[in-house]
Amino acid sequence: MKLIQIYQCLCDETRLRILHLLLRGPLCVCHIQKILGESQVNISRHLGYLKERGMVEAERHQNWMIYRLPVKCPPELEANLKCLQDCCTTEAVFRGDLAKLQKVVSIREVREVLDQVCCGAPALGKAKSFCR
Amino acid sequence: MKLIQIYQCLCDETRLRILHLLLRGPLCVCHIQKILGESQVNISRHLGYLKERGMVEAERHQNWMIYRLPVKCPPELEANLKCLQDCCTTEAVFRGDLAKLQKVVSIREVREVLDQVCCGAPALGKAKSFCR
DNA sequence: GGCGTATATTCGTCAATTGGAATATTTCTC
DNA sequence: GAGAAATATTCCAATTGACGAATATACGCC
Repeated sequence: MKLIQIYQCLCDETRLRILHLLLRGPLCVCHIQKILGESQVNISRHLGYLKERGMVEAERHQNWMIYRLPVKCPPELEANLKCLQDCCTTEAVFRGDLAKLQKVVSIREVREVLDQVCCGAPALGKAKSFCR
Repeated sequence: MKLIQIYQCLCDETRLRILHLLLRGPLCVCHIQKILGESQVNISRHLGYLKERGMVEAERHQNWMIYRLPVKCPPELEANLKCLQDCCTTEAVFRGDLAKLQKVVSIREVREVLDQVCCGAPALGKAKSFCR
């Protein structure tokens, strides 16, 4: 992975915030959207941008797309993400996003889905609205 | 210093190469230009961009402008520059730039000027052409 | 003051990026 | 198959970014 591409991904605020959230674990599009307060189209577009460049991976679970950082994370990317994690603590935007993330992740249905992504468990039973 | 601004500075290849060179020490515009093989205008423009955002500082020595990383480097910037230094070793562009840097810096007149910048010594005696 | 060297700025153009609006696709439920 | 929920894509307008060419500024020397 080219270093310049990593920086090109990090140089937009929306993408930076998304990657910052994914450092805490996988998330589905609708939650990223809720947390950032951006339109669905915009979030989806930036996620597509990141995926094209190998910065994130996506996995479908029923009709949710769960995005996460690459399981086999290239060393340059890993180094930069760690650096991001160290540096972002002083900025209010990131702290605000983390606070909203806590709320989303504490919802039981959300936890169940995300836990399955992490553990590779089989798909869910019934589909229900999971966003709002 | 905003994290996003750091990434915006790093996301252009010319600027990335410039910052990578400055990690080794101060340099004047004409040498950066020689090492990167870009036009004077282009180098100057990118240096201006970096200076505006506090990523580099400039000091005039006779008619040379010596650029360097900020003496009081903000922690976020320092962290990212260290990360850059760790990550860039595997890419040919950066290795090539370092090889050319060695040649430039080994010229006696160049060393003298740069040593004065580092030590804060008074200005030089006679001005002579220092770039070829 | 005139000249040469080094650097910065302005102007114009072209390509890339961004985001909104509307629409399409995928998956699940009934 | 119809409908709902979630996500992706296309089209378009506005902005930003990059770079070449020409020009301007700063400094030192004579």
